Amino acid sequence: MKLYNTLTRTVEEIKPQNPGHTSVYTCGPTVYDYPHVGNWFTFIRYDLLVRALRSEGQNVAWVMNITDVGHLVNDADTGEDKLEKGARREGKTAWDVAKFYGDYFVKGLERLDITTPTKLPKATEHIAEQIELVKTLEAKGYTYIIDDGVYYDTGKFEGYAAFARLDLDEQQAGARVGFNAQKRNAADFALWKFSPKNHTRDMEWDSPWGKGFPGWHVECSAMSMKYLGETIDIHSGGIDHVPVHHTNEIAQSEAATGKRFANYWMHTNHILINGDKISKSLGNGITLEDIEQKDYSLEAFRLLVLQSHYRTQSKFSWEELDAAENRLKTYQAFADLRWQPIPESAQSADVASTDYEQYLHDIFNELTNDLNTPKALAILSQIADTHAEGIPAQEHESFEAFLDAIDHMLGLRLLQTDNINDAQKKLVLERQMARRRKDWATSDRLRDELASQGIGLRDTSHGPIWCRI
RNA sequence: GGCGCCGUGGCGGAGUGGUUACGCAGAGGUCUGCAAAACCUUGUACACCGGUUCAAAUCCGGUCGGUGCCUCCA
Repeated sequence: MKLYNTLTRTVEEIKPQNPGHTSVYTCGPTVYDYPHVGNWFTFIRYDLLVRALRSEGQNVAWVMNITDVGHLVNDADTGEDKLEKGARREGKTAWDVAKFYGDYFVKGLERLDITTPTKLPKATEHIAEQIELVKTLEAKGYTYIIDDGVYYDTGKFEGYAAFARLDLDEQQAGARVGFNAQKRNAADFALWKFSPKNHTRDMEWDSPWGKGFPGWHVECSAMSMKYLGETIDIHSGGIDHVPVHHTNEIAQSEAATGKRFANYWMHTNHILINGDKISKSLGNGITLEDIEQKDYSLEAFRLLVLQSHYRTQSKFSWEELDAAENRLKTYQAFADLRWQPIPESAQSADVASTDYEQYLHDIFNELTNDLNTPKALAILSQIADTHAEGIPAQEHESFEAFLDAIDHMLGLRLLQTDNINDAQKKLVLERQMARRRKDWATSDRLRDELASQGIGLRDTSHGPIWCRI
């Protein structure tokens, strides 16, 4: 598996610490609202990484956290956070909101056929581990306490700026929001935040430093170390996390353990809608429900994701989803050929045999080359194109094996569709007989009837082939 | 202000120092009883200006334009 590593800014061959076993940690969602298509883009892309690794025979331990602790909207805030804000909006507690959207997210993974992570740990269930980590950092002298919390002193961690290649002196600290002036360095971040004096938060816990809640960055370090050890093979996340969240994760983890936190860093780029980023204020946070309401399939959405590379700033539009849906139909028609193999008796003498293994190998090569999904799809389109006339009966088995492997690597659910029913098969046959006796009226009527059931027909030299329309 | 990324044919989107990416849409045609979401053909794409090179859309420099991050963010 070759992957672009943000740590070295080059494409590298992934070498897991324990050969045959790859540990992957992914920064999961903050569950305070419905995820939008941009969020799902990234989760599908992480899924592709895991699928590619497994296709290689790797035993993958994949941990994705669920951030269900509210975090401050800004540094100078006095206690209001996204979860509490969401709770107030919906007349619930932060706990209710986190539970609702957490469950919704997990269901979304299934709907999109995203591989179920080995573990989906919640931040609220790992408060003790987070406190332990802060205690370790405190014992090693990396922390200091100011009025609103326990902070990490980034000045004590050599090479803090290296990962994101930051120029700390030139960064405009708090360019868009104010920050606590007691901080020693602009980049210092909270490890533990104190609850406000005159306000009880929905979510707060006791700690050696006082009642409060963990800072956002601690959870990923604490949970990844708990489940995957002090050094993980691959850490993935959104590109926006590079300068802050991941930089801080590295600083606190490596300060605590003295070991490399992650060997490879994968970052997915964001998508644009009509040239804009997705944001609340623009109201362009399209959800899976919006997609389904417009009668697009979630498989088409997944295909749209696969059509661009994970490191480019891709675009989402209904027109392109439309195009993806059409392309998907071609693939589905291709997969449906498995229900209607051409019997040897009907084959012309010069049936070319297909080397499915070779195609599969080529697709696999593209996927394991920094997840080049657009190229993998180009190959899939190529093979689908050459089989419009059907699959010879003797290749039936290798054809199904091919589709199964494709489904495993890409998650397009090509094998999910059923055969047409017996009544429909009968209609196809009756139409064929009507055609033989040149009864065009009956033939056309039967074709229309099938069409009304969503079955299209096309006539080939060896008989009709049906497909879903 | 600092650190980045990008600019490919109607749209989307790979890739590469010299060979058709691919998909969707369009045009023409073939097959067909008529059809087809079937097949074939087709569009002379790489922002602009210089430079390097036998050869650059691909490397280097500059210009213009777009965009991301520096706050929680996928």
